Amino acid sequence: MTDRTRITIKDVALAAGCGVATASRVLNKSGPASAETRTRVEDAARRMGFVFSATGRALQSRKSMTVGCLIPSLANPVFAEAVQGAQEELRSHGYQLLVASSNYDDETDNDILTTLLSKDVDGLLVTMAAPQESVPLAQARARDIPVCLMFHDPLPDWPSAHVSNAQAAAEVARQFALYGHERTGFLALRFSTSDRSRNRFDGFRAQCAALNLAPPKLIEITETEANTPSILAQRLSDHPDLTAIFASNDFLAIAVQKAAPLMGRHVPQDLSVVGFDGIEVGRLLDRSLATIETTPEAMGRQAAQTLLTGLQGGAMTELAPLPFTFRAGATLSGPRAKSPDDDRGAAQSPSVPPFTSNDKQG
Amino acid sequence: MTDRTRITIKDVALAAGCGVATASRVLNKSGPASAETRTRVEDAARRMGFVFSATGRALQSRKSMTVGCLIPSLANPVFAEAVQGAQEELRSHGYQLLVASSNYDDETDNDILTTLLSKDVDGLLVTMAAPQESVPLAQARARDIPVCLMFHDPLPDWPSAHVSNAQAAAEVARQFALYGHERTGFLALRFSTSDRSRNRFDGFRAQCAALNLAPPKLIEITETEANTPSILAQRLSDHPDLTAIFASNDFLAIAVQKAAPLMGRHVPQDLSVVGFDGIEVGRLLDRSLATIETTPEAMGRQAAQTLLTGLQGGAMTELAPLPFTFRAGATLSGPRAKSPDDDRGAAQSPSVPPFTSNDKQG
DNA sequence: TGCTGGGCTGGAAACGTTTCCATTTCACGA
DNA sequence: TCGTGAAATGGAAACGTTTCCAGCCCAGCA
Repeated sequence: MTDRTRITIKDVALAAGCGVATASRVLNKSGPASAETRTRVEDAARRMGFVFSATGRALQSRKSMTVGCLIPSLANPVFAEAVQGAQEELRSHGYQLLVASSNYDDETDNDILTTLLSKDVDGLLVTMAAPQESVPLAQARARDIPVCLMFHDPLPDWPSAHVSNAQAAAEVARQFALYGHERTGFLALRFSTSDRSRNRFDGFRAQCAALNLAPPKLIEITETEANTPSILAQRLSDHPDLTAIFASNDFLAIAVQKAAPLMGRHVPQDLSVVGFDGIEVGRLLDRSLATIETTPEAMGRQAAQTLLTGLQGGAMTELAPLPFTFRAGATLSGPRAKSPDDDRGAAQSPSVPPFTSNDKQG
Repeated sequence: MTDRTRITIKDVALAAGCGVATASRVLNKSGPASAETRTRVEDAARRMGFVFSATGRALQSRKSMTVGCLIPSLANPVFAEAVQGAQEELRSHGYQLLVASSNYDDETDNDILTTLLSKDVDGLLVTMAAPQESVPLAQARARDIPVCLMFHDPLPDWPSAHVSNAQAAAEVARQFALYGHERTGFLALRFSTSDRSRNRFDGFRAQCAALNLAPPKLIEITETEANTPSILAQRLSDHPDLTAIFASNDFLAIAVQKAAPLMGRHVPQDLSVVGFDGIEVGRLLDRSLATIETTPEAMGRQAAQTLLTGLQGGAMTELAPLPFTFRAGATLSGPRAKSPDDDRGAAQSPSVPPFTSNDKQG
């Protein structure tokens, strides 16, 4: 098999009867060339199907026009949408996205970052377990590679496209209080390694305290427990006094909804549930999920925009949190409400307008 | 600002007091070196935080260790999951994924492919509108770059990780017939540009004919129509005779479910709906969606595996279709069934076991 | 002592670009 | 006719690797 596979600019120059420098200038429209040469080169390039090698370019220009993106998993629509937003934004500026997911493993987080760094990415979009302690992330800084986090609350060292986890969680506490709940729980996966979860809990707990609710019970579960309704029901029944549960994401909230009947409790009459993220699923459920609605695609887009200013040498300032909305859903009502006879789940809704955080500050 | 940003192997060699060739051999464990030199180099590399430049490597080895991935959108969980599967598989073999989405635009499809090609990807994973007519895809072939499609039915030129769209659609026709439906419709988005949609329709129509059902009505709608229940209801009410609708994906099926009440019809009593894909959402709905369940992550994984054999110089043979399952759901019942009083939606279920395509052939 | 052969070693070329700089060409005004 | 400057051109270096190859050193053997 002939190895004459790639057509290089040298081939084009040869065919056009000029030097590579001239061919480069013509093809890049980056310098002078006579009309005649110009057409000769362009014709040759077209005829031979020439495309530039980004590798050669990258090596010489020290710009790969590539951005690395690290997220926990694309199977979670929240992250997938963020990547989608970021990708669109970056592509329209000529950058490509190198995507990798860690499956929520913090060692993998760092492995991936190291790989991305060695791929000479020009910038980094990151959601990971422990950004503050990541060696490769620090190396990125040392090499002047712009980094923008996503989903993380602002950290001293890095800008982050985010929704204020604490503020949103506080809103949930406020809603619980409005509905008359006093004993609440916070359900989390991988609490120890997710600062996002921790911040939600902290904001939730603080607001509970401010509103004179009992300190929320922290219920940490494993992935297996989350995926098996019977086990989850088991875990939840350890806390029979709780009337409302704040789940740190929507999937968890839905899991609670499925598990509740197994412990003889009905949502929302015996147990209210509020989620976090606002994934499409939740809205489609017949019993729509009460949750904090966020806009992951906008988040990815914002992160990409910030990164772009960084890539152009601009300063990457701390980002204002993106707005969130409290979506009132059928999984939230007052405690011990009597079973509603009609479809309208959220029976004794207090007259609170659904909350929106448009009017927020840092 | 000092531009001494990147540490190269030359720097390491200098610090270790040896030549770059030796440093390279040590760091790659690719050749002989005295114990003493070895430690000097390794220490220097560690001390200076040296990482290889994949660009330099790629240029010299003609292998970028990067695979390009083109999909319509990451906002659709079906594609996101496939990418997730592919990414995991590839990463475990040292490859990174360059991801881009076309937003279902066929011109963008080709733009992206051209870009990916110029990025010197070693392989390509593709879901696009018209693979057969894509010039850049043909260029990939010309350059001996392995390509594996995803979601497409097998094409003469390229292997594809897929579920047999025609066979699965035929199964839907079979189910409709079993439940006694005679007048059916096929609801599709972008029918003209999606061969997947067309193949589903063809398989559906053929099986309807084989079962003596009326030829299915093709109802093509726009994205806007799909997203606005009232408009969708309008469009659907143009076909009052239909008792069952096969939607070409789950989102569409859910949309029908929302639109039905607006035209005074109830699902499933007045109108049965079956979807395609088996996205998680559907199962979580209180009225669970009847659908064809596929396994996108496995599809991505399979595509990646095939690509890997291609990357290792192996032959990429045509792929057997992946299994699918017909999920019986509460959105499917017999036509004009009387309203069931209990929760068990699918009233007069015929005694058909849910279908699985494990026992299939090409 | 003088060879031989193996293990180490480093210089240099090559991969595909871009860009600096020196050279050539040419039109134009003096 | 000649000089001048601008436009056009191409050679070569550089970007960070890997690998070929030639040279060095030294142990072991005759």
